[in-house]
Amino acid sequence: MPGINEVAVLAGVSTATVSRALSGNGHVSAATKSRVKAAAVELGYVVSSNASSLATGRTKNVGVVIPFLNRWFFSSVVEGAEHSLLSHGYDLTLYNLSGNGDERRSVFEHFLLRKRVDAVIAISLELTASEVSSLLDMNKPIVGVGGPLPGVRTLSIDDEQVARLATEHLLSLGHRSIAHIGGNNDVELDFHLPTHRRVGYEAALEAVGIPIDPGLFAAADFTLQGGYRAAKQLLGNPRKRPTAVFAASDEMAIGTILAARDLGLHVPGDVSVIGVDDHELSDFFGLSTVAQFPAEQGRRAVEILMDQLHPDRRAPASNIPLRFELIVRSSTARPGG
Amino acid sequence: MPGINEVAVLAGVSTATVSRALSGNGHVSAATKSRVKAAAVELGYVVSSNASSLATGRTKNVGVVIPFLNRWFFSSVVEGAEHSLLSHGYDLTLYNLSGNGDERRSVFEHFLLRKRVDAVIAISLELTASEVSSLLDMNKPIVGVGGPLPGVRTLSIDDEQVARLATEHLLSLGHRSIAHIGGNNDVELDFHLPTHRRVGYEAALEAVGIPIDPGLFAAADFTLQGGYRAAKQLLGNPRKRPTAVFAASDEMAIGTILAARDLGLHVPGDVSVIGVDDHELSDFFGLSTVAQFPAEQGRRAVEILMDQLHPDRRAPASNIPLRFELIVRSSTARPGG
DNA sequence: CTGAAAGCGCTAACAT
DNA sequence: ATGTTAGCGCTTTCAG
Repeated sequence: MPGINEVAVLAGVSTATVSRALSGNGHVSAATKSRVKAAAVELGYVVSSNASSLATGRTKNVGVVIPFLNRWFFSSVVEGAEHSLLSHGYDLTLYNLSGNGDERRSVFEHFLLRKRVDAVIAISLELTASEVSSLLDMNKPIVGVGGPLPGVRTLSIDDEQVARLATEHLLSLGHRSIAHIGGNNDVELDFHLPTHRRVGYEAALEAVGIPIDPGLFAAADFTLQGGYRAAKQLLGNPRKRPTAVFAASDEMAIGTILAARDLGLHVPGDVSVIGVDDHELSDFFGLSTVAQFPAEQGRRAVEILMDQLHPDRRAPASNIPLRFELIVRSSTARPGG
Repeated sequence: MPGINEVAVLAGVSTATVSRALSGNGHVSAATKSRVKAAAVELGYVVSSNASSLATGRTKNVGVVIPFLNRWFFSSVVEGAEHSLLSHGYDLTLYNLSGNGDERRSVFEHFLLRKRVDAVIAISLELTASEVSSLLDMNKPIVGVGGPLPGVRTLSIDDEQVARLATEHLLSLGHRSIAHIGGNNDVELDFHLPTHRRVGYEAALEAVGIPIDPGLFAAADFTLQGGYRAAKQLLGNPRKRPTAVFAASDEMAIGTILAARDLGLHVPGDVSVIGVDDHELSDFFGLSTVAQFPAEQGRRAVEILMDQLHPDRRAPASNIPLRFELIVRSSTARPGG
């Protein structure tokens, strides 16, 4: 593994020039630059990121902290971030903070702070004030995805509006008895996302004068199984069966469709179902939903960090609110249709 | 951010001693060791991994290369590896090699080789001979998960045996007309996994004298949708409908269950279905399957690397073949039952 | 058991 | 435009 020295020798210049030619910092004549590059290629030279980091204080690496990896939303955000990071010449190191407090503290103290990363992306994770400030004190920008973090630039969809949109879709079809499957306390996650969605749902109903019926709410854990169980409950009672269900996640909505089927109900004939996410399975199940775009969210988070890390580069307009979009498939229709 | 110097001063020793006390290399009297540790804690000192790596040549970081992240198998392996790595004091940096050849080469040349990692875990990815040897040349151990890599220690279940086991389960229930949904060329992935499973399926049939009927094979892409479509095909023809289906992945098996349902067939009454994986949704669908344990595979991969990275440490018996296990749920039963 | 000092491989002033 | 020269913060001989 050749060092910067052999390159310098082969190109007949100093190591400083090699460094400049290869990094693009400082001026180097076109001629020498190409000579250096040729030499580097010939030798198969590649900089030692450690030496470089030590000298510059920058690591070209960002840390991503995340509570789970094997869920559609999280892994999609990470994928988006990874792609974008790669294209900026950055690496991504992953910290799975699912563990309890101990593991979590250890990650913060021994890993993130080891000067391994230039910045961190926190996905659906509520960092404590002290965690945030210790990072900020070290001059490491943070951006959150999926929920507000005190004192941190955060990307997240407007959950209340998303829920409103879904509910309004149902209302516009003529539904008046609309149930909601939301989150239980366990899933309140760190950001009260379930509450926001419930609030949006209720707001949409109230806006058209429909009273909130607590009997039309059920809590679940955002999974397909959970949604199935909750829907059985909601749809099983023929006396007060709603004509439509708004589930706070697509997985729960799919569970609802399956539950309806098992109850002998037809979707959307007997009951309309809408979710939130545009999960990879939603298209298959014909589920109407309000899509969000996690990979794009990951990408956007990276853009924001790059702007902070390289204040010189022209910041692309970066305050567009996060996109969401109603996707109507075959699980929603006029009641009694 | 205090450096090793301030710790040395506060503890009244030299930086060399601090280094030894904190890293555990070399002898330090118990007394000074604890004094140093106290000082380090008091100052909130944490080593600079870059400086340390530069000096030692070790990074305490392993690279994981992977073709996708948002699939159950991959993200589970990564989760398992991450946990294990963390407990060994290692970080994990993630490289998503889904892209085409260009992006892939760039990862290899500019990232992995940048001396960022001490080792690499390749998940279901066929590295080229030159990729492998360039890593090995730099003395970076590699371990593969999910398929054999030339010249590399690899972890993977015995796909042929897995398929045989699944098929034998069906046979033992009395099925004689057993269809198989395997992979198409796109999914041949890098490792001919679909072929191995098909071979195992055929071997099981032949062992009991059942001729292979090409009409009972269908190819799909390992997804739920793909399985659904293939199953519609296989089960839709009443003249030669099999009494059981062995799908090469749980997602396809679930698609098969849904297809059967839509065809008005009862599972397992009219058709038994078995898959491979024990996917997170399988339990919900009552799917019988041959489970594999991806998180454990990730963990095991890390153990193997640690053995190579720290040859001194007592290697835990490490040649247990990868575990798989038949899980019988409600999707399989005697034919006509 | 502990200290002094020489790097690890690069970058960034500072010169020229 | 290019070369010289100090470090970046730690580890590790080599002495003692």
